[in-house]
Amino acid sequence: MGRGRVQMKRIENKINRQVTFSKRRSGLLKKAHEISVLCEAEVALIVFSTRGKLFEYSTEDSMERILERYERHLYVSREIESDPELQGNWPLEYSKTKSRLDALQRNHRHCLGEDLESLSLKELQHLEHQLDTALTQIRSKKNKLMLGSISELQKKAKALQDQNHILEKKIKEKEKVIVRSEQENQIQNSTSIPLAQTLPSPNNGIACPLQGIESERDPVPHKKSSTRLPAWMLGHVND
Amino acid sequence: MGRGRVQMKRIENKINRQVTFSKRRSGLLKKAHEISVLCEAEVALIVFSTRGKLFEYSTEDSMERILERYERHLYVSREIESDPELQGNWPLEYSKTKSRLDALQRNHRHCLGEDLESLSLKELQHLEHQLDTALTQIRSKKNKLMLGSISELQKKAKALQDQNHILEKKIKEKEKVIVRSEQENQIQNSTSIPLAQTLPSPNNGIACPLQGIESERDPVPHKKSSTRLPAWMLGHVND
DNA sequence: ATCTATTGATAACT
DNA sequence: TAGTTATCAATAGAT
Repeated sequence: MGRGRVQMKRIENKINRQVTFSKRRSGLLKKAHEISVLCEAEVALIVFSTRGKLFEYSTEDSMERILERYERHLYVSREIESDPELQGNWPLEYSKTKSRLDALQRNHRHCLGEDLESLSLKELQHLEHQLDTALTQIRSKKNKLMLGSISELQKKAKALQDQNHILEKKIKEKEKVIVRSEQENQIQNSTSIPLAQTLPSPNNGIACPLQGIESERDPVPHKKSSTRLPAWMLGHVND
Repeated sequence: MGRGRVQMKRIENKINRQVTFSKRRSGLLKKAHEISVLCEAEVALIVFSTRGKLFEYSTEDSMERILERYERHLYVSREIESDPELQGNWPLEYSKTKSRLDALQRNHRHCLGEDLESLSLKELQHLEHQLDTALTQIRSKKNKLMLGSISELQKKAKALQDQNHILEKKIKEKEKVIVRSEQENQIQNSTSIPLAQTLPSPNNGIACPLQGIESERDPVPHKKSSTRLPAWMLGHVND
């Protein structure tokens, strides 16, 4: 894009190289900015001139934050490679580590809701989204623990319910026995000597109060709906 | 550079944005490469797409080298604070700073919801509280649902347990009735005419089998330990 | 720095 | 996702 094709190799003429660097550099920074705005991308651009001068561009989230994010991306496959102890380059290693620590401290304080004054609206929104995501994950972990509690409770409830049903059946069988023995007594009363009729009738005297007690003390136990688990307990709880 | 002017604002159409991102990204990387070749500049370019995908370009010196250089650049231009260089104790200063950095990084990752596997419930709660305070967020409906679920299950378990006890008592009372009516029959048999003794004795015929069934079908219900709620169910679950 | 002739990049469309 | 094309943008070289 200019007068004539450009060879993709170092520009030998120093002046031209300098000029081209200046022009292309501003073009590059501009385009970096454009893509970040147009496409909502997070961009970090660092350029060192031949003479060591620094030029940089970064999306509003600040260079440090993007570089941290970048490091985190790499962290997965990165190991404790260059141990500075072996290379003895202490000032460099120290400055690297110190810079990172400072940046991280700043960022971390923001994560704890401190020093928010310096942040722009956009940075605050970014922060809010980060924390919201993190909270979701943390709660998800906690939910798993609680879900364990719930399923165990459900099993327990089911077992107790089954037991109730068994006990109810047993009661009905007992009642059958009682009815039969009453019938037995009446047969004997009607076929035996009249003496029996002058005696008090302990069977009736006991049977009626018992039925009364039953209806007083057992108001709901046979209603299926009261012993069945509510529907929301049966569905799985999602997170 | 296309059909019509481009507004410098986010492209609303998602598809267009995606396509533009793809095209401009490759253009940006190309230009970054060009300036680095033509002008012998050192370039580092990092781009994160909206969806978090990473794209990068760096001069042959490798990204890491350039970022180090960047950090050093910042450090140098930063005020020469309490410089350990003056004390010359690099290993000490480095290890101090490094360990602080490591610890902070671990903590910070937790704050971002990463590497949570190693955390206990208590630590998770502390973390959550921190984030929750920093981010005053609405508690999720689901969390409340689960808490309700647990307490309702506890009540349910308690109710079923109580009901079990009532049913057990009722069975015992029924048994008393049966015993009494048997005694009644025996009294009548022994005091009435001998005819009764020639009849079959339905009371004994039923009572014995029932006792057999009871011991078979009711293996555990009277063991307190099996119906008592476990300790973890009794504590309240907070969030 | 400013000016243009040109090439390069790319938005809309296929 | 990958080509095509009409246009706009960037910039090489000159001033």
